[in-house]
Amino acid sequence: MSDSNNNDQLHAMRHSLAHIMATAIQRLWPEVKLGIGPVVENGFYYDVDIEGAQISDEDFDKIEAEMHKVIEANQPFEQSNKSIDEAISWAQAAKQPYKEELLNDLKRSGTTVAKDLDADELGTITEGDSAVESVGFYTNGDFTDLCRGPHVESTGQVGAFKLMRVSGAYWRGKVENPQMQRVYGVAFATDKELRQHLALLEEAKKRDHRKLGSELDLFFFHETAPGMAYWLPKGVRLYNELVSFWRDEHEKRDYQEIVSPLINKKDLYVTSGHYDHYWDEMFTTGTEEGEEYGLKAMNCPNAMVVYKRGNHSYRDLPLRYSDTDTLHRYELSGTLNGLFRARGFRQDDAHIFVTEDQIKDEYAKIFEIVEQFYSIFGLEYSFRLGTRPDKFMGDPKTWDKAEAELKAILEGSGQEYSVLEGDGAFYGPKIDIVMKDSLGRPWQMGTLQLDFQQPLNFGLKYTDSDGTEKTPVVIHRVIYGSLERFIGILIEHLAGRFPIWLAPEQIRVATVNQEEVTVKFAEDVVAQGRELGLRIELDNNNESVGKKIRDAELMKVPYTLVIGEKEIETGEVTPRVRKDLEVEQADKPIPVTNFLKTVANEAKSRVSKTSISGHEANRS
RNA sequence: GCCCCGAUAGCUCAGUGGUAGAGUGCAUCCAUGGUAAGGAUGAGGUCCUGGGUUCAAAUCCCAGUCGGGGCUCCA
Repeated sequence: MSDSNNNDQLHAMRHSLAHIMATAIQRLWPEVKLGIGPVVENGFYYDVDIEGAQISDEDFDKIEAEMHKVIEANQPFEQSNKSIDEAISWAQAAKQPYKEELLNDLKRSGTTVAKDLDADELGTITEGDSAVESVGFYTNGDFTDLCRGPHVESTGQVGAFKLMRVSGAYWRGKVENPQMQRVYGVAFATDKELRQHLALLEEAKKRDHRKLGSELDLFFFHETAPGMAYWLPKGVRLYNELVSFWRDEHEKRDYQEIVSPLINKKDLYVTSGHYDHYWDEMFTTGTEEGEEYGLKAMNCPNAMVVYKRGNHSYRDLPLRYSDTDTLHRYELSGTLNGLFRARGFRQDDAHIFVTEDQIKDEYAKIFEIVEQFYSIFGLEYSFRLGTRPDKFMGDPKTWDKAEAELKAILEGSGQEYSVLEGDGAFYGPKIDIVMKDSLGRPWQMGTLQLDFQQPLNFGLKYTDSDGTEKTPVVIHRVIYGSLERFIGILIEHLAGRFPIWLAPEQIRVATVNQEEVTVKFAEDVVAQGRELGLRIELDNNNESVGKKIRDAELMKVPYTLVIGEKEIETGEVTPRVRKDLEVEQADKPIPVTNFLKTVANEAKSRVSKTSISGHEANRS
């Protein structure tokens, strides 16, 4: 059997399970009103609305038991057709208003896909001719559902499944609609595959950056500031190392770093256009003198102000201002997710002022930086083009031009990319860099945005070679994206095992005993290491060597040096090396100074000699 | 914000309508130990906050706060 046949079969199993779950839920709550029940990655869900009752995960056993009864009964799935008007009557008789709404959409426009339909028309009743002749139904036992299929032949052929969670979901994704309950299940052809999937989820949990961040003493969250990380000394070392790598590489490429105010008057955001599009998502504050201020949520308006300070010649362009100021955004409380979605974070931002002719070359240069940055971490990423959103600023023609430019650049780059319509910024289209976390969920990381609007809003100019004044174009770009989110992704991909140059603690020196001569030798090793710029710590606790080794392993320290009589005698150490590291000096005696110098050079070169494992949870 | 779930020692968690538990960490002492946990003793808790029910609430109910999973997937 080919893969596609396997996939078709699995898809049918999952879809059939959605029906079986609906059957079970209807038996348990006969008054249930059903929404939709599609197949999703790894499983299925069904949206249900039960008046006066909420399904909770405590109900899963009950629902699963009922599902098993349906499966054991091995009811055949029987396909049938009704005319559209018959179908609507069926939905009315069965008291299934959501199905009725779907049927009305089918009748009017031949589809139920909400995003393909005019928002105002959704579910409205249509008189007269129908866009479809008839609609399909599937019946198993006493349960009948509007359905395109396909299904497995009978309810006995659905493989292994498990209900996972229940969540709220608005009918057709619209906040003004009733909220339904979405019951999710995962399903696989065999028990073994299901167990493997569940095991992968368990593995992914161990890599959760929030868990590792706490275990490795990198950062924590506290109720005093929801969504804003407290960075601990070890986390700050990692953070600063990433920033200093970024700074070094950008200074080489003629970027100039600026720092600008964190609180700005409302007027700044009125001028930039953010007031209309973003003010609600900003933290704001007022003064006794009645002025309104917004806490910096993006860097671009300030960069525009910096540009405007002086006159600029075409000879000055491209002009590249970078900054890493802290930003705050009022993200909805329910959307916060550790470092992945925070309310306070820093970006490795830059605003590049260019002439229209320079856009293409500048993008090529940025792509080089992206390639360099992401390859050094060994991370996988993909590009995504975001086009004009519903709420946008400026002339659609300018937008079309900008979108065409970006498409041409992406195609010229030879990189694969996807398109997300309507996902651009309000001032221009963008290219996002997308990465996945340990559970395979995609996150926007870097973003390269083209902006024709804000330079106009701020009245930015440069003098061209012919003496005329022209408006520059601005490229907004971040490579890491948010430092916070990037660190989160990095932690999950590395499972906390950072390469030497990033490791918050590079070397741990563990003493065998607390005798004066031992301690003195160990302290001397630490002092030498620090002299070389290494992050090296002493463990002189009154514990066994085994315990100290274990502690160092748990903290994922790359090198551990045990100091006792032998080392003092020979002046040589035998480094214990973290298992994932591919280095030569493992388990061989080496003079202390040589070892420290080798590690210092390695750290300085910023090479990642560590094996990075991919997204485990994605493999299925 | 909305739906489901959770909150007990610094951390991970168990537990019961009637005076609070383990492991780990921390402190002290003993042991001076050679590559993933040596031993003993001790300190440490408004059982998230505020209401309600009750003779009695950390436990049951309500609200809030914070945290987790979702809220894109369309017969």
